[in-house]
Amino acid sequence: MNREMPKKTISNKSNYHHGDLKSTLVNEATQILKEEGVEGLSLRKLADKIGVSRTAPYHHFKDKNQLLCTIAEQGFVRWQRDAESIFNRDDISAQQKYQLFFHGYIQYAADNPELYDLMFGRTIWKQNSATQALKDIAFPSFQHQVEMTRIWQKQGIMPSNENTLRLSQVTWGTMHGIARLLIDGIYADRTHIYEMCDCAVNLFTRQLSISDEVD
Amino acid sequence: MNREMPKKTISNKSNYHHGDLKSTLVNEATQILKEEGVEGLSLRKLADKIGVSRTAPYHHFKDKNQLLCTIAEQGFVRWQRDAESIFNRDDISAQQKYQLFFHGYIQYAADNPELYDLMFGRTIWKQNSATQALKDIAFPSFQHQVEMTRIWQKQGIMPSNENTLRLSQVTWGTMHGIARLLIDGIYADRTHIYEMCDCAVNLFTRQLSISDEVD
DNA sequence: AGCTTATATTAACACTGTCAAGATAACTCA
DNA sequence: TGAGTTATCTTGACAGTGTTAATATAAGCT
Repeated sequence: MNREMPKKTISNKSNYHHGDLKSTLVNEATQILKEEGVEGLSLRKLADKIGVSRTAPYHHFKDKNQLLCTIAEQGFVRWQRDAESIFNRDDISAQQKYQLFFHGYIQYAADNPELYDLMFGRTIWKQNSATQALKDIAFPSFQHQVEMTRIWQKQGIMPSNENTLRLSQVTWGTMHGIARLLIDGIYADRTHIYEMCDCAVNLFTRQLSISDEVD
Repeated sequence: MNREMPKKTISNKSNYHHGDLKSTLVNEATQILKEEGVEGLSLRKLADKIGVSRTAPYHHFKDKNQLLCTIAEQGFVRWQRDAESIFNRDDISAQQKYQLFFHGYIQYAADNPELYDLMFGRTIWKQNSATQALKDIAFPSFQHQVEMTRIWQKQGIMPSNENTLRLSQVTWGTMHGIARLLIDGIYADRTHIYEMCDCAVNLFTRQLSISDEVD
């Protein structure tokens, strides 16, 4: 018909079939997300950017929501790698470890604000629109922190008289809250990340060596 | 022309001019927000519900954003009244006061999830789209809590060695984070509000009477 | 080669926020 | 009172969105 100029360079074959649309969609979408936020990420614009028709994405993702969930999944995987590498260190004290973990979390959020917002924001979680695959990676991520909290309690750097689940919810809530403040720019800004983290860690932990006062 | 059936009952005069559109818009919008969230709140649907043309709202609000900011303002006013009435009580201890304040905050968020999301969420704050009027009420709200924190530190129920601003950011961040967890239904649910609040308050405060250990 | 399936396309629908022009009524001041 | 100004509301239009249906193309399999 009336199609003459090839728009792709990846493959020298015909370009009716893209060949790698699914992962290209995720990658380009991730970049648009980073640069313009969810508001700026439309399927049509995305398709345009890749050089494919508006409805092509629907052969790889049922929904826009499903695309977003896939991107969020990757965000969890990346953060989990970071967290794991902190937990696995054995050259530092438990308290230092928690401090690194706390600060690493906030830093990750501050470095990838739009991604973080997608991972934990209303867009996905509000109407229970999270994919099962996403749930399967997001929930264990929190569960893992509950386990760590239990250990920190046993080690005496966190109050052992508090219920572990509640304590985890509160400490994670604090990280989440601070992250949101930074991202949305409400009552805090990036120049004070370290100080805020230190303050929070001080409140939640007690050095083992100094007093050891357990009631 | 072809307009015959009067749709309004408030006034017996002609209904070309609504007469009280501005406040009606805010009220109806607030209700839609409560029932369907921001996603379900469109200016056209709102206008339809009121019985006015799609563009009528633009004579009272420059933007959809401006309408949202107005609703958020009301949310701040309402919460501030609640908070004030807690601060002004003199029949309870400072610690109990903080506990009530903390729990009241979370309860307010849990009772008005969509409103809370508007007040502190990305929609308004992300692209600096907050009205000056909204800023003028939102920022003092936090400032007020900084002052309270300073007092609580002086009274010895909060650690006095921490920087007041940082401590305020952390404690407020915790409330904000817990509120968000509840609203978005991520890692917590409403049945444990009390326990989570108690846990957080325990972490942030120390009873005066028991040990009084200040380093 | 022929059939099936995956992948891509265009057309269309029902929404959205917002602007421009025009209609109507209220308000103001002689 | 009457004329002119202003506030308010209307229809029409535009550009954008997600998504479905029907169709075209090509790759893979037997």
